[in-house]
Amino acid sequence: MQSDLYNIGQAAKASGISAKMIRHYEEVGLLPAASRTLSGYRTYNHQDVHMLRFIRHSRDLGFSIKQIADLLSLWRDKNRASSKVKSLAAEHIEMLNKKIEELSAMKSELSRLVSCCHGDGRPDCPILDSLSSE
Amino acid sequence: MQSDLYNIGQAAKASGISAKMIRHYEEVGLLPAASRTLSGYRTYNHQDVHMLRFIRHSRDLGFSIKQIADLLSLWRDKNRASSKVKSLAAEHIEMLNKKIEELSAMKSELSRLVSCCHGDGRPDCPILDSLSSE
DNA sequence: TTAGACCTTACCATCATGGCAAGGTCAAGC
DNA sequence: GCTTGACCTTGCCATGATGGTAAGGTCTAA
Repeated sequence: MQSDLYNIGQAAKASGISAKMIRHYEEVGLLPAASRTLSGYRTYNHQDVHMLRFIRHSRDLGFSIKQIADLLSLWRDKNRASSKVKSLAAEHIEMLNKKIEELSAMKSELSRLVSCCHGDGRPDCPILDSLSSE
Repeated sequence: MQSDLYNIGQAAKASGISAKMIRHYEEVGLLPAASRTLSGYRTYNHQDVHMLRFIRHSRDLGFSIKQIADLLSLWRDKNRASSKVKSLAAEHIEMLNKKIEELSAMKSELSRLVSCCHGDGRPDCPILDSLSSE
C-alpha cells in the first residue's frame, strides 16, 4: 500500500524540518536524492522520515551540516565504534563552550558598562566613552 | 602637512578593521564615502580612524551593523540622552543572554549524552540512540 | 470543471567576512 | 627612466542555515 509514502510537505510536518530545508539538504548532499512520482513529486518513506528526524535532533543540538553528515554515516554503520561518535560530540561541546565564553565575555563587559551609565537625559555616557577610547 | 592622512591599509592597521570591511562598511552606509586622492585611493584622517576604532570596539562587543549605526549617531549627537545608549546596550545584553542560554541548553543536553556513552570500540551508543529517537 | 492547496525549479536576501582576479598606482632601487 | 613589489581599485563568488518570492505544473474535493 501507499500509506507509508509521504510527499515533501507531509515529511516536513512529520520531521519538523521545513520542505525548503529538505530540498536544500538534498541539494548539498546531506540527503540522497529522493524518489519521485511520475509527475516529479518527491516521495519519502518511514525510513526517510526517520533520517529526517535524526537530522532535526542533530540540528537542535547545534551540529553543522558537515557534522551531521558524519553522524549519519556513523549511524548507518552498524560496526561503528561509539568512541567516534563520542569524540565528535565532545568536539562540538568544545565549540559550544568557546562560543558561550565569547558571548559571556561580551555580556560581562557590556554589563559593566551599562551599570556605570546613569541612563538619564544627560549626554555623558561611559558606554560611548569606552567605545571611543583608544 | 599630509602626515595625518591614511590610506585604507594604514587605516586598517590603525583601527584593527580589515581594508575589506572598511570598504564594505562604506558600501552599506555605515561609513560616509571616503575622500579620494586624484588617483582614486581612499584617504582617512585621525577623525575617521577614531570612528573606525569606535566601530571595532562595538563589533567586539557583538553589536550588529544596524546597532552600530545607531550608536554612531548617538555618539555624534552631543545632545543625546545617555538613557538611549543604555537601553540600546541593555537590549543587546538581552540578545546575548538569549543566545548564551540556547547554546548552554545544547551543551548540557549533549554533555549528558556524552557522559552516558562508554566511547569504546563497541557500536552501541546512547548519543546516536537519542538522535534517532522519536 | 474549477478552486485551492500543494508541488516543482530558480532566483534573491540575510549577516559579516574572506578570497580571488584583473587592472591601476606608487615608491624605492638600479 | 624602468622595473619590481607592495599597495590600491572594482567586481564577483563563497561561506552557513534559513527564509522569501515568483512562475508554473499537479492533485483533490466539491
